[in-house]
Amino acid sequence: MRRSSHSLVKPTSPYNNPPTTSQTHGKACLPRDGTITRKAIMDAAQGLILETGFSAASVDAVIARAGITKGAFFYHFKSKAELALALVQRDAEADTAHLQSVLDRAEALSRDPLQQLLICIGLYEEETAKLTAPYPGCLYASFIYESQLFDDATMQVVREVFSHWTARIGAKLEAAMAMYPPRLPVNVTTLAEMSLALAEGAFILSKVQRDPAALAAQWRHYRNYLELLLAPQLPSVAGVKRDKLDAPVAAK
Amino acid sequence: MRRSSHSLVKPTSPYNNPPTTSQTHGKACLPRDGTITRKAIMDAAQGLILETGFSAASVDAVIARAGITKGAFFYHFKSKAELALALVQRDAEADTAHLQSVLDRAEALSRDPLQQLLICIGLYEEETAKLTAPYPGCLYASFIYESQLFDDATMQVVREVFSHWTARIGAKLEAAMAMYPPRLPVNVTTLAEMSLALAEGAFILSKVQRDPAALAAQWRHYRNYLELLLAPQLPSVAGVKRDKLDAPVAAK
DNA sequence: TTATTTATACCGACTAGTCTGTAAGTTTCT
DNA sequence: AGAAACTTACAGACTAGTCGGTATAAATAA
Repeated sequence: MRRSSHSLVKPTSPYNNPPTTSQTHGKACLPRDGTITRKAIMDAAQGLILETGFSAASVDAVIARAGITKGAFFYHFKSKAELALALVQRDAEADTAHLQSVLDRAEALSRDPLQQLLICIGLYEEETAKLTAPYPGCLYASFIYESQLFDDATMQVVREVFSHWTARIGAKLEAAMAMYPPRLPVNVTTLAEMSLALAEGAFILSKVQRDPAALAAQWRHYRNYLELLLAPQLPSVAGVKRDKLDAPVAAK
Repeated sequence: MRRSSHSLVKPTSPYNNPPTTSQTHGKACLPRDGTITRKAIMDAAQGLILETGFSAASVDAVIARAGITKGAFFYHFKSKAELALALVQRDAEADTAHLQSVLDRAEALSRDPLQQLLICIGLYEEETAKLTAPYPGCLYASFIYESQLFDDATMQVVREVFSHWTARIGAKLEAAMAMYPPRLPVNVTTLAEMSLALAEGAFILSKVQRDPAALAAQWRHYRNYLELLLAPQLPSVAGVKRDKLDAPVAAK
């Protein structure tokens, strides 16, 4: 028996372990790194799931696409359900971090909460405009339409991403509306949720039309709506074109 | 262990399934009517598909819910794929007819194309506000997220419903915009598609939140947007309430 | 230096059960 | 009698998951 660190379960794996794999002792010998295989499995699975749904994305199909074997799959995930959870967690973390960075950028670009919001939406519009090839999709939506297949923990992750998104956007909206009274009475929560609904709906449109352009177009409409609803002086009337990303900033 | 006709467990009499059973007794006993079974199969399948997706809605599960047997299933549908096509066609016909009737009503209520559009949306808002029990869903969206499982003919039906919807709404929008120049430059097609995107997105929200209220809320926002964009005189500014059809919802 | 141990990472055949679809027979109405 | 509307039983493919075994590399011992 080992003496130090009488670890029962986690003998501190030698050669992989994520934290900083950058540490190269002379030779980048790519030590047997399970994280590569793990990521290959997750990427293959995510792609398949968005094409066929979770049920039809069989373990056999996943390992074929990932170019590994069944043993490797079940070494990394003790069940297919665990893969589902890992996938949705990975997306949730990425999306949450991404929203944070977009909000940070928007806050650096303007001090006005309405402008921050509009910039934020503009940034999403910009990014989605670049999307191309494989008509994108949203794992959350895919899971939601097969929700009975997943355990509570998995669906809870989805619910949390959604409510976190709504809360962040809602808070900004709240600040903007405190400064610029809306021209129509609106519910802040559903107005924040509208961004989610449009994004999800646009994913569906883009899949039907095999054209990711719908995403940017719907973000643009959301931005229009917020501007018409809140901007202190409306953009110039019909025909005159507005320029991107900055709207009339009236001094209160 | 073969048992003859007097099975006790699941005789599940044929042509049973009294959905509403107008037919009661005496003479008019609908002669073995396959359409009842056929509908039972389709209803059971649709419900299951919205809960678990098409793949996981196995024939065994469908027949169990419908209360019939496997032979009956394959008597009515020569394959599971044919069931998928039949389902999506049924929904497409129903939705197209429903849109037609809503447009008819709206056109009877106003001669102004903008008002017709707003009424139309208001009617959808009204109807969805009543929804309750099983968090609704859209078969098209479900299929789209498993699209690789279906043949072209099936997905083509979905594409056609979508483009038909967009065309009908788009035409009304076109007429409204010819009369009332929009306050911001917008693309008519994507503006029409926005109604679809919002509806699909709201279905997803309602499933996540287990609350169908999202549907009506998003229709309302769509109506707001069109009004702000096109209405010749904006509804009174902030604070003053607008009439009819709504209770001004308190924030949050 | 070299040999041994140990843990990770992976392989692929195998199992028990589920899947869609078929075949052949039974019941019920005309 | 004949057709429509079923039923039960079964076939073969595919499913998630298991299990014994192997390759590699680091840690340790010689």
